[in-house]
Amino acid sequence: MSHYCYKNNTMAKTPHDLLSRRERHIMDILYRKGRATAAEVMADLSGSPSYSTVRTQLRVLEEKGHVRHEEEGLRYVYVPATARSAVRRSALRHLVETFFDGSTEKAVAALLGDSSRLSEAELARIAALVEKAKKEGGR
Amino acid sequence: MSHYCYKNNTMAKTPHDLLSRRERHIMDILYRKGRATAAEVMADLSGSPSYSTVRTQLRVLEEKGHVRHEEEGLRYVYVPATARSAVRRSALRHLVETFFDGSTEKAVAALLGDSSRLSEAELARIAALVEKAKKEGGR
DNA sequence: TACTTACTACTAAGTATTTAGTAATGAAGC
DNA sequence: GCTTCATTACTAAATACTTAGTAGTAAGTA
Repeated sequence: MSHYCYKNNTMAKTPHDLLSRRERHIMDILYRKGRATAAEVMADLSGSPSYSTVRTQLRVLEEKGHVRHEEEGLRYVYVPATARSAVRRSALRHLVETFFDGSTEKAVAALLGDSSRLSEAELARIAALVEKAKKEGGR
Repeated sequence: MSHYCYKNNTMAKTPHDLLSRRERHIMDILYRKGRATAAEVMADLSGSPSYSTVRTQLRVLEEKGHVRHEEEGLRYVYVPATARSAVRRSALRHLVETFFDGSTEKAVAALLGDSSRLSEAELARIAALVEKAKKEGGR
């Protein structure tokens, strides 16, 4: 099993790997929404934490450098400190390594497999992307 | 932003969501390897934890029901309690919601985008899958 | 049998996370 | 100016996570 190419103890450390459970949930919410106030984050968290709990956590995340805030009128709007595109890339990579034996093909297959999620138009655009990738010459 | 379809506080709870940081790392290792001894898990963990630390954590994970062990000769081999395919599905789903605005198409595009990772043969097989999905009639 | 090796279980303490209370601030309306 | 509302910051305690020591067991070997 496992033909992924990392050696022991050298798994790339993404910010996500360093987060505690709650912190991860909060970051996920911020990445989904793009930006959010403490109240919005609170609304999306499970377990009905108190407002002050959420605020504390956002402050801690800011101290650790994972989040920054912008003042908007009277209140703070929180934004992830790391670009979504970067985190997304490493998350995808991690998923492929962990659950698809490092095979991008298997991951694509899994996404296509649930084809009820894809419209004809989407499938057509995907087909075009595959063609493009072929022309650019794969590996 | 965010056209994902979950309501507040109803995000599907996958086992993965309930795990602490270390526990998650350990589960990832087990999903990558399929099965592993304490020593193997230890070798793959960052931060050089002691053997006894890793054993304790595997025992805790077992108590919580995330892992089970098989006795193989004298020692234990640990295996995830939840089928890889199930965890994989929800992980993929979560990733699409969090980083691709709920769009499977965008996720596929990101995977194809890094086409240096895909061989011609793989691209050909993916093209065939797209055709198949089209025939089965998308959404 | 006594010694070594390779494991396991139990236990306790250190550290980090998570929680939420209380107080402070500033704007808006009366 | 005083009260209310919506915010924020600070603080302390409870809980959970993480660590690793010590001791026990069984197999193999001299």
